[in-house]
Amino acid sequence: MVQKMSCGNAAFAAGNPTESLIRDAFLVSASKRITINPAFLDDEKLPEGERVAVLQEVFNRNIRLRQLERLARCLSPVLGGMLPPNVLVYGPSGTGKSVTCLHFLSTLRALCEARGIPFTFSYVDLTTPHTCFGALNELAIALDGRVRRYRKGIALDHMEETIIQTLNGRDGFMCVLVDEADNVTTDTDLFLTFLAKTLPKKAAPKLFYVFLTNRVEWEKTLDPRILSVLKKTDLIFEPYDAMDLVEILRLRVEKALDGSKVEEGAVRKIAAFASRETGDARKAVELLAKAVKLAEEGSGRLAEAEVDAAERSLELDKTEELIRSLARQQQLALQACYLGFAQRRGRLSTGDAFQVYADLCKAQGTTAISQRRFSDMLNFLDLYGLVNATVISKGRFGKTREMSPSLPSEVASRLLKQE
DNA sequence: ATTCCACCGGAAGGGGCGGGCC
DNA sequence: GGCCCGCCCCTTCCGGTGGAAT
Repeated sequence: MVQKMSCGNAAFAAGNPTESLIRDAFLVSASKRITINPAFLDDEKLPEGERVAVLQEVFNRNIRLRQLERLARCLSPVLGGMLPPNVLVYGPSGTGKSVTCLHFLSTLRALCEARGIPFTFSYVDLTTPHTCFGALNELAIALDGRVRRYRKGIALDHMEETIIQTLNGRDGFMCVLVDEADNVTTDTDLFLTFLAKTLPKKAAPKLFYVFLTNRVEWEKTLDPRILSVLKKTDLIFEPYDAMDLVEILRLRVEKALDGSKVEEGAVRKIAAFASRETGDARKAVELLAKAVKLAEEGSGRLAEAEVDAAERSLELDKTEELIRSLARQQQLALQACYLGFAQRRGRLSTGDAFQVYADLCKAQGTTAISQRRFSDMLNFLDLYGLVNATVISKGRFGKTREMSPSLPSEVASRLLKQE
């Protein structure tokens, strides 16, 4: 069909069937179109300015008000020229920790500016795990505003010195916001000691920190001496409740969609799903986007049925994503299990599964791992809910793990079709 | 009561690899 | 850029185990 379009004049001839075909297709999809501005359904694509505006709107609707109040109580001494305590913010992912804190700090900066109090803040993003060196690197980048990373292989002392030098060019109050502070994989204590002890002593600005983490037990893994030096205050960010999520979703609907094609019940249902699960706003928006896509392919209206379908489809996507992210051997083990299930009608013992797996390996020319390892792998697959495995005794015929399938049939059949 | 199956799961040791350091 | 050390993955070894069979 594409070729037909390219043949110049013919396309302009009256009554060209292809032309009307295209026009009809366009009209049908246009009539079903719900999205007006897709960028508002995907934070990654939203330009920085718009993102700030959306957030502003969220905060104007009194969402996260209590959390902002708590932050204000802790950090407002800055306005009086006093050094506030360090703050540790706990909260599950998607509860708006980072955005709320960023919003708060930039508002605080504006207030300070109006009063002539020098105040700056930097944002250190440790969302991807870092070694101590990597964390210092991120900190240095955040402070001096360069894009380029420092070269690997520089001594830690030297990194620390660089950071101190950078800070000594400034004065007044300075807040460092450390996102996902628990993500320092090695020498966490070293990193924190540097932040809590060395920097305040050697650097010119009056420093305080806001640490964000979603692991409540993080504090327990730290050296108690560091904790005492930190002199921190703890804040908790509760997950969004269904009402908050409804507000957040409504805002997105207003910005991104044709409101007349979106049913209120659908929005409430998404909020209910998301709040029942984790109260994660990102997940809620993701579910909204998926439901809209399904609605545009189908009825052209976003109703509760589309939400249900989207929720199910996301669930399937998630398991497939999980399977894709498995290591090669783990994938083979999983395939072997489901091959075995297909051959032996469901139930499968470790020995049987290992046999299938070994054959599979031979067929693909990979070397098989030992049965001991394979057994651990089955444990792992069970842990992730990709198979069901329970240890049972068959008396005289030994003890074994009996496995049964747990994946939805669509996923399982797609798994078997691979290669 | 004892035996015995078929595997479980802990321990120990080896090898490869990547991060930290110079 | 290159070396070294620690960590992780893997294998091998082996004592342990629940209940049908005897």
